[in-house]
Amino acid sequence: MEVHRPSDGALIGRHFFEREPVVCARELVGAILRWGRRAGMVVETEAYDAEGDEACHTFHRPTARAFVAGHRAGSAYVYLNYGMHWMLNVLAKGRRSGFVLIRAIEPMRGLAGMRRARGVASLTELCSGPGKLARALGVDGSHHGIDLCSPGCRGFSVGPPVAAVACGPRIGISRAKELEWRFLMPGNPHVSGAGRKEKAGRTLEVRPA
DNA sequence: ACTAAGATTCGC
DNA sequence: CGAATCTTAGTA
Repeated sequence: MEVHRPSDGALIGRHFFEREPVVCARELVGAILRWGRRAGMVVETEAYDAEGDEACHTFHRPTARAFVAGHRAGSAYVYLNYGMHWMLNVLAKGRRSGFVLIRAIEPMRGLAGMRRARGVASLTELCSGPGKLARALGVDGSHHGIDLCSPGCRGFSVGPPVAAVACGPRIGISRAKELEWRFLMPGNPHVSGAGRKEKAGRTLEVRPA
């Protein structure tokens, strides 16, 4: 399978997110997410398609559809779930549009700040879930709609080579459970707990280190 | 106005 | 396993 990935360390630009959500979600695994002075490697993502995907907000929510229509690829889509957890997504707009949910990162920089924000010490508990990483990084509603592809303190860059990416069903949804649009680094201890106890998922692609 | 459900997490 | 907690959306 042909994988499009800019040279290592480069900032991930808008063109990366001007593709289908599923492709963006898969290729974002291994990227470095920088959020101010805190940063981590993306180890788990999910894709949501704005058209026909019953699990995507756009299926039932006019405000989500308006967001897709009114924002550029690479914009942050941030929302509050269960009244207490912020979820960080990136808008993807290619032949199809949709969101990439950042579900887990491996903490790399700003660990003290992350531990302070989360109130836990365990490294593998810091960012191993979408709500956890948002809290650890300080993501909240004020970031809804910001551009993650412009020069600034928040955005993605290319990470180290990824050995393998596995895929499986998305977590915590009630509809469209059959779609295997969750992507993760097999064996990485920082993937979300929900995923750790389930089957690792089948290996999708393998890249040489 | 009132109700329901939700891309979760934590504690008992 | 159930509470916490609040926004969006559907219905009256």
